[in-house]
Amino acid sequence: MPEPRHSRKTRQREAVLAELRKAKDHPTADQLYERVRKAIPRISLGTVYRNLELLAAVGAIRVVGSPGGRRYDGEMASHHHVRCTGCGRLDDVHMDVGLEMPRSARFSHNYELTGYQVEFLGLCPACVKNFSRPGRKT
Amino acid sequence: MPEPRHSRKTRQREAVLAELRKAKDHPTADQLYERVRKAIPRISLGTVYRNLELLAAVGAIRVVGSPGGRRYDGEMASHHHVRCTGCGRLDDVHMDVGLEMPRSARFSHNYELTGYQVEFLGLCPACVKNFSRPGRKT
DNA sequence: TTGCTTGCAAAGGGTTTGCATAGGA
DNA sequence: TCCTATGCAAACCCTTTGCAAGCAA
Repeated sequence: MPEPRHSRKTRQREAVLAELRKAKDHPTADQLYERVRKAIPRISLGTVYRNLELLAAVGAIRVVGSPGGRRYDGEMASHHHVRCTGCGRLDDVHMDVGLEMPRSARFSHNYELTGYQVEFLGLCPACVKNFSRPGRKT
Repeated sequence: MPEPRHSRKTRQREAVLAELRKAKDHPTADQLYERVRKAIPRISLGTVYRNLELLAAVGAIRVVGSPGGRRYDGEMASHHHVRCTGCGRLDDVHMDVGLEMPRSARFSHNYELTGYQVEFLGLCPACVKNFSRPGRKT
């Protein structure tokens, strides 16, 4: 696969990005596909995947790996996440956690650090309620 | 699938847990399978998966969801991770980041928070070296 | 016109499941 | 003995790819 030297502006690519930008949740590729399909019925799942990969590669969107499938995040402003350990629900946390980057080689493993992301863990309101029978992990 | 009421102690389960506890990396199910196979050649991949799921459910191990596959972590002491955005390499960061939990409902989305985990991002030494041609994302 | 993109469909790879048998309590 | 756990293989996702046609630049 020869790496493309220039990427083009296509309806499909713009639709995928637009849909992700306005999404309030963190959709999977398939969920995004269903949404984009309302505007471009003949778009294919493969195209959605290819565009998500490209958009992530150029840093236009974020990928959130989670057990149960990859999710995408269209909000680029620095923010963190809360994940429900009961049902897998994921929400944004807009808060300045004012965390300092590790500077010593011992802590950073000699990585060239560029940023960080905090994932808070807990139970969402729904799972707190059903605490005795929490939803299935996703 | 009737939820088992009591879990039993089996060679396979203990071997999976032991192997993961002594692992210094964050193996995938398949990598763990290969390692456990040295002790129990006839163990099946399915058994490894089932035990990993059970062990995670009872909180004996941690699951690290990442683009490119699920990984498992046998170290339960609180720690964080550094992920290379170039090649996907994952390392531990043992450091007290002294982060305070969000208390306001606005930030916590009414979650009952139990903990948090920081993921530092950056380039590992190898990818820094090949900066012009970073390895493939995993 | 060039060569990146798309649709479609098949291929891939990781994870889950059904079932008969083995084995822990 | 009772019920959970295992081995094996098939079934199931989700994601990636090959290819011919479509379409930005």
